Amino acid sequence: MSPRQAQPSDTAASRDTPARDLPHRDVRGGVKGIPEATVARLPVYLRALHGLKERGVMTVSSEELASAAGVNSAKLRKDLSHLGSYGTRGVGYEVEYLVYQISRELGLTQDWVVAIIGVGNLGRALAGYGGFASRGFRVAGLLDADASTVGQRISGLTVEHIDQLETIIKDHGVSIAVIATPASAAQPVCDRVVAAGVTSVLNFAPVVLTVPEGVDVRKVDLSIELQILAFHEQRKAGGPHEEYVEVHQ
Amino acid sequence: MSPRQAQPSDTAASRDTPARDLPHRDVRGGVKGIPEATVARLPVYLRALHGLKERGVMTVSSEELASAAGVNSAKLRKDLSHLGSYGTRGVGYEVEYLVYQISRELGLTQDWVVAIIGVGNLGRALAGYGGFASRGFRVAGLLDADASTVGQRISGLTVEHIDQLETIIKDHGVSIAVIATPASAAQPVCDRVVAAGVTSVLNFAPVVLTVPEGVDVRKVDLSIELQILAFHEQRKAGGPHEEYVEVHQ
DNA sequence: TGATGTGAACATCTTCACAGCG
DNA sequence: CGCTGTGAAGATGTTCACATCA
Repeated sequence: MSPRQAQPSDTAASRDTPARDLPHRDVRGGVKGIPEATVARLPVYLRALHGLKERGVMTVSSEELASAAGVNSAKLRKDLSHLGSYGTRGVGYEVEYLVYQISRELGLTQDWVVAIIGVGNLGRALAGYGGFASRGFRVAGLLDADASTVGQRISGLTVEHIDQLETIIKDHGVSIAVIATPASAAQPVCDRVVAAGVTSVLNFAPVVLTVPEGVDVRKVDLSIELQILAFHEQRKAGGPHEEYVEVHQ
Repeated sequence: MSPRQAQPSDTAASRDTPARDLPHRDVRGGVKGIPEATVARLPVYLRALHGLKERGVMTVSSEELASAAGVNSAKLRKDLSHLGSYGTRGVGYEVEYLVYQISRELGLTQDWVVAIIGVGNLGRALAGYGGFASRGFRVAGLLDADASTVGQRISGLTVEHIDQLETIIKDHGVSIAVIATPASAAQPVCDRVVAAGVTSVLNFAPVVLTVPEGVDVRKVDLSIELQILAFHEQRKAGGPHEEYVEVHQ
């Protein structure tokens, strides 16, 4: 029961809770266990499907949907096969039906209550992000420690003082906390939201958060993304400076 | 030479350019090829090392550094072994030396010039992000299409009109573009920056970008992160609604 | 002696190629 | 026939456990 740190994976937003902590067991006794890599792509498919739906497309082949989602068709079919046999051989997938099935699998047929902690530019951007409300995510609170920010109205919500954190989480049943505070505040805030009952954290602060078992942490980190791009830029340009080339083997 | 789309991987910020397009060949003839998963963790190690350095730590064991970075020590050692033998058996790694080696490997010993396109709340947050300047990333321009935004001074830079895009990219040698525009503008903007010579794109817009071969795209997508968290929340709570349980098998 | 570096085992993910079905 | 769904092969990533060496 010792606290664990969010495990960086090969991503900017990395998943906590390795398989050994939360085995992919089907709670109802089966062995469904959708692979993590598939779970991470389902939202992309869902977005592509919504686009098709808006354009009036009723049916889509794995080739078309894969192309819209930026993956190859084999991967798409394998991914969808983990949800069930929702396609029709010789035809493709019914857009509306697939939207429903993926939404249900992702848990988007119910509402999730979110609190955003830290209302700087980033917090404001997040609060105003349309993608929140559009799919089952309801922002129950914006919180900040700065007295001059508290009380401001942003995207239809009034910023509340961080002192209200526990109250808001409990009163609104917040299960997902978005941490957009400065780095130094992130861990203390994380500890508080977890203590108050939050079990999922989306962390924008550039720190590795430590959380108890059973709490999921994903992180989004601009600086890491840029550094990964820099690595590839450098490789395109010819690798690290020549004078050090032979250091490794 | 056909355009390809950014491939979503298991991440919010996913890497473009699968191995078949840019094989991990050492440009100088070797076979170094640091694994992508390792590259994605190096920035995390680097951050942890900077923290240790500031606290005056001179030497660190794989166990300690791994703990600070939120990974296990075997993974850390394997990752570092791809860079070379920079540790001392029985002792550990010299913090300063390792900082330098990782920085060099990531291409942070040189400066990268960045342009941020789209100066909404998100663009402002990015422009003000300290992590930019602190490590080899210089913001050469903030651009926006909105007349009332153009001319504003933000974090020491004046917002310029999107018409200046090509000029700024060429004059400043921008190699990384950060796209923080609305979804509808992202692909056209991406096409323009690529045409002007940019070879790395960090995309915050919720769309799959299509780019020519040789251009790297990574994406950061709040909505996808939340949906992944929702999936795990749902799993903790007992899986998709019971009445549909038997649909799959 | 004690920690690194690494081969080997294991696990996960991707791609291939085609069986099987509407 | 044309497409999905999927075993099998291949590639990549992780962990183990210990040989190796300062």
